[in-house]
Amino acid sequence: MNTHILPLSQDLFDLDLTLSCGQIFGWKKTGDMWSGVHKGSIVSLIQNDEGIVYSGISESALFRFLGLHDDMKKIHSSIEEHISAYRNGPDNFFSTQYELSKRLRILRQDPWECLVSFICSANSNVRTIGKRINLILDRHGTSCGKGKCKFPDPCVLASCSEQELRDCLAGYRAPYLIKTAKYISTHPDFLPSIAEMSYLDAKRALMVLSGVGPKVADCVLLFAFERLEAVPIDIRIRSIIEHQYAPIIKFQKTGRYSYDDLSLFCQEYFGPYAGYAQQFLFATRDF
DNA sequence: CGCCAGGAACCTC
DNA sequence: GAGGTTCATGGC
Repeated sequence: MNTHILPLSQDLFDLDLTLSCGQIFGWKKTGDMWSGVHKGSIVSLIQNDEGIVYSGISESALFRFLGLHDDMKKIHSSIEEHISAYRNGPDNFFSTQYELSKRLRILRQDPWECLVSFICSANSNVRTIGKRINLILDRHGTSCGKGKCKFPDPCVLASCSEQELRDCLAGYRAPYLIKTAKYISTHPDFLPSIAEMSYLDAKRALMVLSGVGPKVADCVLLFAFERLEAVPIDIRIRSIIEHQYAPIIKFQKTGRYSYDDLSLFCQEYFGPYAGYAQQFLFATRDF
């Protein structure tokens, strides 16, 4: 396999962090090499001092997949400006977290695989989700050779039995997966049409799917549809907001903050790249 | 053992 | 609509 190199400073990008921070689950690291399947071909990635050594993918496709076209200087200054305008002062907490995770990028994943991944994410941790997705991949994907599989198409999952998916550790999420797979396989235009919608319309549309609530919809919009304004609120982000930002939240709450309260707060507080800000906060932990 | 995890469906009121 | 309950499972 031909290998190429994409020159890139390690100061600007962290492949390990990007692939292990809970955005994507089907990639594996052996030694210093990451491998996965992208658009049906086996891709290998190694980051070293020179940049990214890659094979199985074109430079332009790699650029897009890794989000390397994102202007991080612009994104960071936009986030800082919105923070500063909202609170009329610096946010030392965010700045500290940002320094730890600023070299991650938001991936541009396959929407179907991303959708399945986050339906599987409900009420479990990143490591368990990875196991689950890799079982689905290995048992129901189509072989690409070298022991690697392409993620199963919607029609393949649609024809799985509930027990087969439970055997992949899907648990009570198994029927959600089958219902959604049936819908997507019989409505092939559904996911492509999401890309054409406004953020709110797209979120509403995704939430029609079984197993997809506001959190899963936001993850899919952020990680697969490059809606960088989407802010998934998981238990960790909720905790951060309630501890760090509750005193400055400008709108009134009744009782506990709702999902939309917190997601909307982040969009106001961090601005149009709030999804990136959210991921910088989320990624500063051990996975 | 008990508690938690990138939640959503379902039921009550 | 808001609030509680249930749903599996691995990891610690």
